[in-house]
Amino acid sequence: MISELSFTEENYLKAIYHLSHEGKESVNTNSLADSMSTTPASANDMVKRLAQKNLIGYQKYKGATLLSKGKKVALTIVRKHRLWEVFLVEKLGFKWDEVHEIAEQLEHIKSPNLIKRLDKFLGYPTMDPHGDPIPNEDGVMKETVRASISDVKIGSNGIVVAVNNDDTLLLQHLDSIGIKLGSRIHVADRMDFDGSVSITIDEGPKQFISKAVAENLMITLTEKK
Amino acid sequence: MISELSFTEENYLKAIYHLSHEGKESVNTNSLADSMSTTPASANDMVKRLAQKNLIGYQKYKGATLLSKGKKVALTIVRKHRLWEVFLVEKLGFKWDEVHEIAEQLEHIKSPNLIKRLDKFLGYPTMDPHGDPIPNEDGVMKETVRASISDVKIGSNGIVVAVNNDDTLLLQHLDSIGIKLGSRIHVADRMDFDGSVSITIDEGPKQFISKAVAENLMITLTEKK
DNA sequence: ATATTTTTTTAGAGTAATCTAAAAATAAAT
DNA sequence: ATTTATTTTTAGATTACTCTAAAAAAATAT
Repeated sequence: MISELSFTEENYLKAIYHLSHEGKESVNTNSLADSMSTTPASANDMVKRLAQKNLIGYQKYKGATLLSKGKKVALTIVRKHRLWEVFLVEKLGFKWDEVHEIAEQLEHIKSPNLIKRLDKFLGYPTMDPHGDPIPNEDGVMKETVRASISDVKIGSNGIVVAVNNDDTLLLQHLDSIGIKLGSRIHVADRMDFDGSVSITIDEGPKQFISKAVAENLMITLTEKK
Repeated sequence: MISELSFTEENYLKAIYHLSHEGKESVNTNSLADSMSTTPASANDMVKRLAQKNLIGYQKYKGATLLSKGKKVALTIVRKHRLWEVFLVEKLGFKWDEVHEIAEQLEHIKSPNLIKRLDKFLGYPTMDPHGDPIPNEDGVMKETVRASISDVKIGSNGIVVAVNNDDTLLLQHLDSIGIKLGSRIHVADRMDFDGSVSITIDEGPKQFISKAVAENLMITLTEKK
């Protein structure tokens, strides 16, 4: 049984999880402090506390690593965060870039039953609005492959998960041709001549997008359309 | 501007609000401690803090009363609590009596925009699943009319909010015909002969309840069924 | 290999919220 | 009007989390 953790402890575990998945295994005190917007002294204190509770492994001057218990907690937080983000975007109509702060709060609500029901209500999504995978109840998540439309193989299918550019003109253009986050894209062909790409959007008619647009559109690949 | 309050401060304000609406105006230390499941010493400490912040009025040995700022906070918490309860019951399918604890957590999520959107998503409800009124953004709420089923007009609709009798036999009887707190009742007809009443429960088939049962069932009237 | 810089840890202290135990004020009883 | 009981307040300690400032260890540079 995992004893009740504080918001702060949960947040540290989540930060350690994210940092250790962004490169090296062991998370050092300074970067942890940085990511928590606090001082190295505070991070160090917390690391000792979490190690005491067997949630992370820690040796002086050697950094911290999640132990299985801690990883489980971290993945549950990530799962809750991403499910709530789906809720905020799909049900309440928030834009995908407005939801992070609210989800940071909602992820700490304690009720396994709530998350089970929320998951069902949302139709068991496997991806959040940013295209990040949602861990299942056991902490397992689909590995997602993310690439620009200008890089994927012809015949690929995927879901738009990011736009690598916040130029208003680009965003307006995407809007006018009906591409938004979550759109299902089929890459039909690519022209060697100018790098433009022929795609279908949400099973619609084929249309061309320029190389510049294709480069900025990130999709996660899906097995079948 | 109301500076950021802690969960605890918000909870105390809410408790003072509820207590001062259950009888006398001024809330005394002991009952506040009681309702917060803590000691009088702790309640006293908090009362001093809240008075310092001009959220409540307080004089030694004289109890506490909400000031306008504090009342506004309390009503916002109540609003959030009740909106979330509607969400949990209507959208996630929780039972009436399972939602309180979760709403106790959700009510502290800070985002005015979230509540606005949630309110809209739920169709601007004016009552929570327990039949309590939901304050609007300005803290104003519809006065609820509470009456016995034997007193309301034929054609009335309402939510069961109380049983005026704790006789085990009555409670068992209610259970067997599917009436519980939160049940939605439509009063179809009343027999002059014996005072029995024809009702529907949660949009189910019409059935009769005796005068004795009807007298003991309190509902709050709702506009539409 | 030694000096310098960076990182990490400790020491000590502050704040918010809580507690127990005792003192002070108020209310109730005779 | 005293005594008794109850309620309320204070005093002092505790826990979780935070900080600054200084010491210790590790990494880097010369």
